[in-house]
Amino acid sequence: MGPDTKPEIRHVDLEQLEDRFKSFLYAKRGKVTNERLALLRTLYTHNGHFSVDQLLDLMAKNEHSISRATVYRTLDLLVQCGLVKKLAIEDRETRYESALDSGHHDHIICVDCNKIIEFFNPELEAIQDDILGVYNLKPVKHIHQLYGSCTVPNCPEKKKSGQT
Amino acid sequence: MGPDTKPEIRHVDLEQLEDRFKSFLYAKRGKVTNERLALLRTLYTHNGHFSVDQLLDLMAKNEHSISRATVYRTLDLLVQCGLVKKLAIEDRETRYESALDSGHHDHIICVDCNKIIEFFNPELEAIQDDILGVYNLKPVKHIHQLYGSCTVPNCPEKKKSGQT
DNA sequence: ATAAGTGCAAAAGATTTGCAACCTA
DNA sequence: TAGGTTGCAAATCTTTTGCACTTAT
Repeated sequence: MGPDTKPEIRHVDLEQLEDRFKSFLYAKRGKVTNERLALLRTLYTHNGHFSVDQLLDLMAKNEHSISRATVYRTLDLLVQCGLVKKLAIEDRETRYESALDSGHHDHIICVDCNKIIEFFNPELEAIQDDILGVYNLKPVKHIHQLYGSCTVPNCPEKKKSGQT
Repeated sequence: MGPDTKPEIRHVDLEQLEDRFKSFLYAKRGKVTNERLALLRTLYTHNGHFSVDQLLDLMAKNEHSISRATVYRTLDLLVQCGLVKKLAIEDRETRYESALDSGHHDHIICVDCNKIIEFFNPELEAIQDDILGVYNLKPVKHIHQLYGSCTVPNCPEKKKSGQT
């Protein structure tokens, strides 16, 4: 695809996302700053599950210097307005991922290679809500991670770490 | 059983548990120390999901002084040998609970009162294993927490914290 | 102009680690 | 006795916060 015909899907998405973020900020009398937009863009123009360090690296590489404190503060905002999801993965730094791209899903972590796989199962979702109902609770969210060990003999990925 | 007729269920359990821990330690050439046994007992003679601070308090109250570092080191051992389960609850200190008492279960956290409720659903368990199978992974463990908001009007527990 | 946001460095909170003294096997 | 274990304090690591300065509105 040349400079002419290339479909810039990401571009369109990004504008919508930014608008959503801006509306959120407007509603709470917050300000639209370069730092905030840059972090949103970074999260949505890369695929993966990022630690704060990884985000800082990514942004530094793209000439968007931003302080660690601002990353933390902005991630909070993005989580609040539903654009970013926070993953509490046991014994690892907290990871963050874009929340609108792929819809709701949970994660599988391979204990051999640390790979993170996303999954979604409607049955599972339904049962969870049912269980909450039994205790008179309204679903707010859930954390669900499956840890598995690779059954592929001599998996080439073994013991690599820091994956997506 | 007690000296005569009173059934001292806890007592019997504890001995078995200690034996299990001792075997584990023996196998890895570890030593059976008072601190280690005291922590095991503390976890099994109280019901709940404890933070390290809570464990230190409990032990101090029962004249079992033990250092924080040893608590951490011993918890690792207990988790390794399957006697204790580590709960990574989002945005709260890590909690630990006895692992053999009530069998496998996961947790519901009420976002209003912070209460922790245990649940178990065989269907849910089965589906999780199926999902892992799809990716050629053998189940190792899972983390599953449902966050719910209380639908009881004026729930008396509202906003209390630090619950079991 | 003014309230909000930013970076920096310090603070806080949880967990780990180095080391000398101290036990268990 | 020898090697593992303990407690303490120092070190790490992640995240939060106070503050003077800067910027969006």
